[in-house]
Amino acid sequence: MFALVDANSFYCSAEQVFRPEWRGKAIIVLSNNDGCIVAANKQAIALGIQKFQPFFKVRHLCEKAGIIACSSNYELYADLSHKMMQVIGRFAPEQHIYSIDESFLSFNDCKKHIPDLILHAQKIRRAVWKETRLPVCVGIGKTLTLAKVANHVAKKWPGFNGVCVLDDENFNKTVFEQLAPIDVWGIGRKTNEKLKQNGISTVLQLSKINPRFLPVGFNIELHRTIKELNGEACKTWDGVRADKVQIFSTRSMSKRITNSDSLNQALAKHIGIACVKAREQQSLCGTLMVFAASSPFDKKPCSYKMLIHFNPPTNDTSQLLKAVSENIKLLFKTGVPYYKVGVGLLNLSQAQQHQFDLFHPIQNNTALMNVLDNINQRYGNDSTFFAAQGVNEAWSMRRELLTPQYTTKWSHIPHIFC
DNA sequence: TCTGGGGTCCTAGGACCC
DNA sequence: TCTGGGGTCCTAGGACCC
Repeated sequence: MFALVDANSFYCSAEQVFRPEWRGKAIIVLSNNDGCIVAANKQAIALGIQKFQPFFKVRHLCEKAGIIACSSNYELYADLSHKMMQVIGRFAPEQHIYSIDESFLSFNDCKKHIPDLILHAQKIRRAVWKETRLPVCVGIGKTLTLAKVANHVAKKWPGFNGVCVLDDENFNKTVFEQLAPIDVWGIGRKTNEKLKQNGISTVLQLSKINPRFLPVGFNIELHRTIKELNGEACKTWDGVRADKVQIFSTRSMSKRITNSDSLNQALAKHIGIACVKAREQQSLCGTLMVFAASSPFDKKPCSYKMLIHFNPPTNDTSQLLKAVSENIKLLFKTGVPYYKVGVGLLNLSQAQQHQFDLFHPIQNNTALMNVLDNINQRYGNDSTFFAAQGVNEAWSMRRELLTPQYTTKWSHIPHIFC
């Protein structure tokens, strides 16, 4: 059996941890540059807030209805997430952290020690609340997809007290009858519409399709999802946890970039971020994609990109930085107000399985990269960085409604007056 | 006055080769 | 002159997730 433990509107709940007076109030959290709403708790949703709409369009409503709006406080969320995951991890022999607020647990061969999974799940909820003040829900099922569905029910349906187990055929049927395919992990708006056109509007109907006779136009993923709904594990632990095949780092700008030096600096920052991710999973980059674009909402939107190939492949930040600065002229056009820039590491290969080339020796400075990564891990991101990314990030993101970094910055630690 | 997220994977179709 | 198969690689865009 698998469990999915998921925090309730995590970013909003994280904002409430150090502001108990905000508990029970409507809260939203905004994306980079305070652009879109990326999290809304149930009180905010009840007041008409929709996720992923631009903030400026509902700012007026928020002010009128007293909805608390916060900029993304990633430092706080990352730290609270780490603490939460540590607590959750104590409750199973295996844990896989799926996203900042979700983690899967595996209870295989645990029946002797955990006879009652509902009771166990309640213990998880209580421990997480007690130790982190974050509310979580737990869904349990035979497959990862069933655990996800169960979590959805635990969160949205009343009467479950935050825990739902899907392990009984009749009960599964009752739940499936009341859910739409879009409520299932891996099925989005488009697939849901297509299924509807084929007369499938409930999860029960979906689960009864013979995957071999799936109508044309549906992919292998849906095939797997149907099997998973019937208790046949297709999405393996390793598959969900597999190394990334592409790594991206992109951002939109608070202030448009209009000169080539700033563009180079912004790209250098993204190269640094992406390379750290590549080194974490011990991948080498064979192709670097660099892009810079104006806003798609501009009158004349434009976008430029270039591909740089590396032979031998590399994850050495300095090599990628050099390649970008040598080619920046190909990307920069005078007069274009660049709004979104970024890099993608493509064609990744495993460093351990690298095929060496007699005529192209590897020039990675692995020792230097290790030192950089270790320092930044210990003392925080950007404690050391390449000069290419500059020190004056005029283009960096806007966070006008930022709350303090209560747990990661000495000067922001809450004061208690006795 | 202006403002619209970020990341990953999959797939259809084009280009090219023999 | 026109038509024909099968394979690989690449890429833009679609779809999905949080």
